[in-house]
Amino acid sequence: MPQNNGYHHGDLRAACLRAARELLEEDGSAGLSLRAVARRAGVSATAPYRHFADRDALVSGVAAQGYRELAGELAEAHPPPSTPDGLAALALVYVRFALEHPALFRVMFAEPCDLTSEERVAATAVLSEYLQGVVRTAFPGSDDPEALATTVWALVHGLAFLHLDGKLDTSTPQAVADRVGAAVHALFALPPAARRTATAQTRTATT
Amino acid sequence: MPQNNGYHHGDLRAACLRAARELLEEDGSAGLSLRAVARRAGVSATAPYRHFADRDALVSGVAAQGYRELAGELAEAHPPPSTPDGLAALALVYVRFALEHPALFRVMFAEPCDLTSEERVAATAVLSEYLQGVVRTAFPGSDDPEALATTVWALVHGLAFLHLDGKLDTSTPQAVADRVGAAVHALFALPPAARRTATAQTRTATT
DNA sequence: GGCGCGATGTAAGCGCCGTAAACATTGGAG
DNA sequence: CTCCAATGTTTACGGCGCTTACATCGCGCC
Repeated sequence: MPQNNGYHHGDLRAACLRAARELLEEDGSAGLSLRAVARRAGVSATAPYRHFADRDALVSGVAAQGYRELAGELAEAHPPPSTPDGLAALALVYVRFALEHPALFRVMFAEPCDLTSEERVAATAVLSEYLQGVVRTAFPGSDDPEALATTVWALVHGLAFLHLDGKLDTSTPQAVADRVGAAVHALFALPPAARRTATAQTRTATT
Repeated sequence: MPQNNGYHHGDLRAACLRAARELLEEDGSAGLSLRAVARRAGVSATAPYRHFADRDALVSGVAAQGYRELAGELAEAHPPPSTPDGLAALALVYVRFALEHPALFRVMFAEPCDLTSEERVAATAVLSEYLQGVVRTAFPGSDDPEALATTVWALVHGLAFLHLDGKLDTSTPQAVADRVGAAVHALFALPPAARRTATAQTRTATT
């Protein structure tokens, strides 16, 4: 294990990730540069290259951290999410995470994903499987649980992005909460006529 | 009107936007620099500043162009989208647009939005209102058409992003089409028991 | 117990970037 | 014809990602 002795840092990798998170919160992704991270860690400009192959690797590390945090918040907010209504609560946690950590959320989802970063891939798999499980227990009788899980993830993810990009009003937390709740509940309040028409057309269209 | 005489370009603004689009398609958003745009337009590095206040202004211009194109493709693909099933077709157009122009789509939706660019704001409003109209005609009896429109937009938008970020498989167009169709249809195939539970809980939760 | 080697950090430098300031060229209005 | 406003050029500055060469440490081996 390396130690902090004035020349060697001790745990520069973790310090870089921490600095990157701070810079992200303060200045947005524009302020996230390797040099700024190095400055904040109190180290020369090129030192981080011993721990990250390039800027993308650092960003992937931050993103992976973000995935784990998001998965944790979802699990904590709703440990056994077995009711459809619980989906609204989960959706709100997801959207809130995006709004409270906008730059981090963008790093996680809005940059060309480095598919070669296994840390990143693994972290997203955790998130995806968690949502799969939620949907499976919330809708045990679903015809196509996988498709429904995709639907739910996409809905929640889209809500997060539209709020984040100012396409939907975020002036008050209550407004956001109401809209997210209404959007999720709208799934279950489709007018019967439309629903019947839609399912009938589905049968013919998917064959 | 300015003319092309070897010193003055003629229509540098349009040329910059065109060059920016090309660079975006070729090298992704990483390759979109003001200097590269200037080079491609055959002009000095600082000439674009006569037409764009800064890099963000150029990006906003490109994004606005993208919004208009997307709205056009949606309208063209499905002029009077009045059936719920048509939503699946619309969703597919939206997702395809994202996958065919990934860097442009990211510029449109995945960067901190410059809310001061009226061109950009206006262009997104067009898109939003179009979707509102689609949902209103597709579900004339909806309890809360606005919430449902949000739901649909979010679903479609989320599907686009999850595919774009490699969170969902995009190896074949057919796989994408099938998944998008299934996700949209899953909305209409919720098991009745779950649906009843959900609406019952909705009534109590939203009071 | 010293020594050497791999891991880690530093220093210097390259080319690209965004942007500002001062200057040049042009067509058209008065 | 003359001057002006619009447009394009030149030069320059600091920050950035990244490479290459060099410095400093601790640990394992004899």
